[in-house]
Amino acid sequence: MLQPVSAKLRAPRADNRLPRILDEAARLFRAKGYQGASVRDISRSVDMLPGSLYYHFSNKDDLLVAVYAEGVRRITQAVREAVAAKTDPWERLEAACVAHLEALLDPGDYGQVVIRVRPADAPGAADRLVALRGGYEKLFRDLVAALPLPAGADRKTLRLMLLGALNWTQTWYRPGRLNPRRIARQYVALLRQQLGAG
Amino acid sequence: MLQPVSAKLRAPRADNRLPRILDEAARLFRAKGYQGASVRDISRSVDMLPGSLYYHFSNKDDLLVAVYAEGVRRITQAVREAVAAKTDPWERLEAACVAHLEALLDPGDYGQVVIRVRPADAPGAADRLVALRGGYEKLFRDLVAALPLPAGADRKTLRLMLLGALNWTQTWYRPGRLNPRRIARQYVALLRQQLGAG
DNA sequence: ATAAAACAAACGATCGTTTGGTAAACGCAC
DNA sequence: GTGCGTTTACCAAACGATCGTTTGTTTTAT
Repeated sequence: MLQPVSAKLRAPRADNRLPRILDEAARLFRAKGYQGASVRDISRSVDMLPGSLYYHFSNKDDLLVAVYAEGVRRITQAVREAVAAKTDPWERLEAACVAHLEALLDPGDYGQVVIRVRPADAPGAADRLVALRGGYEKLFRDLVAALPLPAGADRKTLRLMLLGALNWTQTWYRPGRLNPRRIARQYVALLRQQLGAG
Repeated sequence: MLQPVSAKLRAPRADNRLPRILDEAARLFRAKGYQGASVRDISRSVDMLPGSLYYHFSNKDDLLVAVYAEGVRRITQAVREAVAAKTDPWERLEAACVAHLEALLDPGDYGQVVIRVRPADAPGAADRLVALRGGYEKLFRDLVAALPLPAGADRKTLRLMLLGALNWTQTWYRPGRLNPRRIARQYVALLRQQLGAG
């Protein structure tokens, strides 16, 4: 019986540098964008030769997709955990926004890549990037669906507005002034409360 | 008496192709990003040789800045005109958001470049891009300052949230479904009305 | 005639990627 | 545990293509 060609015959070695490659790729994609970060930039950051990256990835597009997928995975996990601790729909949405924004701004570079790199920047990977991000956004669709809203309110627009405001925060946010938790909470508060006169 | 070296000695010729260069550069920067659109791409679109662009611009950064500045100029003018027709502060803000989003999505490519291209994409032009965009955003600062708001509301966060939601719209908007006017109005409506229970 | 606006041709640098070879970590038999 | 064959994970060196830009010359509207 034939073995599938993709079957791994042995476990990865303990000294392989794939994790470091992903880390440095994430850092450079975030700082310089997809096209601005060259394969040579990345390989230099992990003290390897440019061609050596192609043992782990068949091309630069695939490397981006790997980093992007890890970013989506981290954001998803953070939001899932934050939401699980609450029961009230508005509190769940608020917790999700806080987790989303913190994963986007604070920690590593993976989350930032998801927002910084736009699918059109990497035509060969665009479809996969859109699919990854779309899968994540289903989470917010459910959270908004659970809200008790007045009859006229459009839930789709509400979701897009909130996610847009959160994602754009990356453009102007600088660490040290406002913190992500406070920003996200204020966004939700501005939506909940009445601002304009009847 | 000496002439300043920058003095033009004669008016530009009637057949000069500078406007077309800017148009095509805007189109390509919007479609492929700053780094994704090469000087050769742009020159090919206007049927010129790559080097010929350097008669009009000393480098690619300057070309981007010229396109970007024209984009900011168009958005600013559209918002100014829309606001001038209204007196009520909320109506003025709503009109500004509609104009902003329409200038961003509908017409030519200049407005889209302002949102699509991030300053970090062009390190040599980053300072000038930030300055151009910052000057424009003062408009919204004034509009938000004029709103009658409850005591606790943070006007800065409100401005950033609204502009963020508007700017991010470019990421998911596709012509034909929702139109920009309706989207912008719904964003403002979601802020004005009370969504959550006290 | 003069200066604007382009052509023609090339510069070195850097791009993503391929190819062939090699050292060392690993699984397994003993 | 020791030795051995296998496979992982990389090096070394180059490929052609494309990048932004420069230089000298020519055309053409004014």
